[in-house]
Formats: sequence, structure tokens, C-alpha cells
Amino acid sequence: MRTAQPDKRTRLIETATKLAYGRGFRETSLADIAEAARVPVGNVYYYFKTKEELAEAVVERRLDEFRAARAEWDRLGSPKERLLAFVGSVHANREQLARGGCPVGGLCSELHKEGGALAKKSATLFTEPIGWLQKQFRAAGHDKDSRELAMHLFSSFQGMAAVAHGANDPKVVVMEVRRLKNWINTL
Amino acid sequence: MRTAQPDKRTRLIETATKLAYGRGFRETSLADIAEAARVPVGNVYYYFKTKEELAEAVVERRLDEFRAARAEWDRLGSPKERLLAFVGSVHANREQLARGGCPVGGLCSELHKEGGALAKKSATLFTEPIGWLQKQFRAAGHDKDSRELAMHLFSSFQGMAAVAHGANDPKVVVMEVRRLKNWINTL
DNA sequence: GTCTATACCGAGATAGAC
DNA sequence: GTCTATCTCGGTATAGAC
Repeated sequence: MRTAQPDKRTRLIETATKLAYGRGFRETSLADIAEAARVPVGNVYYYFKTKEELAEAVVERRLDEFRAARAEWDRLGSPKERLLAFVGSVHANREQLARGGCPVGGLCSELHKEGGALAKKSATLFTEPIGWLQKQFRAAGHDKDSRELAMHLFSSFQGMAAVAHGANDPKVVVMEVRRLKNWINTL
Repeated sequence: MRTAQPDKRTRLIETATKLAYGRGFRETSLADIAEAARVPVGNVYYYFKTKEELAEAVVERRLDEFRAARAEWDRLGSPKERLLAFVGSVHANREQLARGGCPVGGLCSELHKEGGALAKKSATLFTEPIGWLQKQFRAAGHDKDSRELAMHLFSSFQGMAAVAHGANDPKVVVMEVRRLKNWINTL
């Protein structure tokens, strides 16, 4: 059934993603999610057997968001431009990062502690972007140290998000982004 | 000390700190803490009016841990040595960082989302170390950009901890620490 | 397929005996 | 001061009408 609104399953995932970003997934109750998505509570279980299954869908959704951005970046002419676009998007989202931290970082850290299948799945929130970054560095001619470079870039990103959030100050993102852009340009 | 048996209060805080590090504070029940600390559940409320008050004590304890380390570093002869000692301790704890993330980073991020007084208090987990780092950079002759340098160092630390934890790989710490040591030495 | 009502459990917190 | 027993509430999850 297709209405003007996205279907209920999609609405639940989107709402859960949004609410979990602000409060953490565990702290967000199914009742809250269902209400905000305008779906009766009991009905959630028609779409997801357990809350954990909903968590997996949230991870999947974050991955999709990254993939959509990646698809845009991949259209750019050179690996260096693609790396700069990645860094630029971090800068563009600095206010959000300061308010709620990194959307994938927080989720990854939280679900990692749950253990089990969820821990493994959530790790792809990091490994997939890092893999893409590594590919760009390799394409830019850095064969031997592509992994180190990718890790450094992603680690810097996670760090600035954590500090911007914890100290409630988006300025650290501005400073670090400037540093990273210089660094990329001189590679 | 407000009790006839200070050991229990301390035991509760230490146990809560340890358990919260592994699973997150919110996910750790008072029952679990009390049992592990060998204190009857109901008795917890003699030492802490609410769970939130216990959280504050945990933050205080993490701050004390940092202050103890800082006291050692402050004995070193030069600011540069002190900065290198800070970075060295990160390297020494890399296995732990990969297993459970940064003890202050995770706590800060989690409590920040709770809002209220706890959010403010937890921010000092970041601001106090950053302040100390800034002081070292200033003492090393970097008057104008001491804040930027301190933020960069702390942000790098948070980033490597997040990635080491999320991707389950302590190697990123080794790589980043090497980079930071070179950076400090050429300042 | 969709929704209401509810079971069930574990959490934080309290009362009060000793 | 210390501990046991218990209350209450909110959470996940289920049963079953429609």
C-alpha cells in the first residue's frame, strides 16, 4: 500500500533513527518511536520482531545515507576533490555535530557495547567509510600508506565530533577541517 | 566522609565506574552494581539519593583519575615532556581503548545526552584535560594558538579511541600516537 | 494487515524492622 | 547505620479482535 507518506515501516525506521540520534537508541522507547511515527505501539512488532531488529534497520539506514553521499562524491573528477568533499560535508554539518555528536559514531559506540550480531553490524558504520577513503588515497597515488591516511582522516573526523559535542563547541570542527584541507592539498 | 563505613561508598563508586565503562552507565542497573560491590541493593540509597547522584560521583572519580595522572606529569621538567607523557599514556592504554573506548569520552557523550546538571558536569571531563594541555602549549611558547593546539591534541585522542573501539583495532592508536609525537617534537 | 488491551518483567526507589 | 521486603512505573513483547 503506497500513500502520500512513506510506508509505516520506513516511517518507523526514520523516526527511530532521528530519536536515537538525540537520546541514544537504548534510551528511546518503542512507545516514543511509535507515537512520533504515528503508528500504534503494538503494531511495531508486525514490522520488527524485536527492538534489536529495529536497531539493525537503523544501522542500515545510516549506511544508506553514507552511500548516497558517496555516490555524489564519486562523480567528482579526482580523488583529491572527493576527499575534500568529504571533509567539506563535515564542516557543513558542524552545528549538528556539536549538538548531537557524530550520527554514526554515537550509534556505533552504543551498539558495540550490546555485543552479539549488532556489534558486528555496527562496525561497518566505520569500516565502510574508511574503506572508501582508503580507495581515494590509493587512487591519489598513495599505495603503501593508504590505510594509515584513511584512518587518520576518519579518526580526526570522529575526534572533532566527540569534542564539539562534549565541550559544546563547533569551533573545533572549523579548526580541524582547515587543518585537514591543508593536509589533503599538500599530499 | 558521611558514613560509618566509607569503604562501601567507595566500593560502589568504583564498581559503578568499572561496570559503566563496559556497558554504559544507563544500561548498568543499581542491582548489578550493588551485587558486584557486595552491598545490598536497598542500601545503595543510603549513600546516594538517586542514581543520578551516583553518576556524578562516577564523573568525579574519572576527574580524580586524570588529576592523579596530571600530578605525575607535572613533575616532569618541560612542557614538551609533559605533553609526550600524556600521549605516551594513551599509547600504553591502547588495548583497553580498543576494547571499551575512551573512559571519559564514552561517559561524557552518554551523560551529555541526559541533559541537566549532569550534562554540565560531564563537560568538565573534556574541558579540564584540554585546559591542562593548553597550559603546556603556552608554557612551550605557543601563546596565540595554544587553544587550537590543545584542541587538536585532545581531539586526536578522542578520535583514535573512537575508531580503535568501533573498528576493534588498537593499531590506529599506534599510528596516530607516532604522528602526534613527531608533531610535538617539531613544535 | 491493523490495532487494542494487556501480560510480564526489571528498573529505580521507599518503608520500616533491627 | 544496615538490610529485607516491597511498591510503582515504564519498558518490551504478546494475544487476539477486527
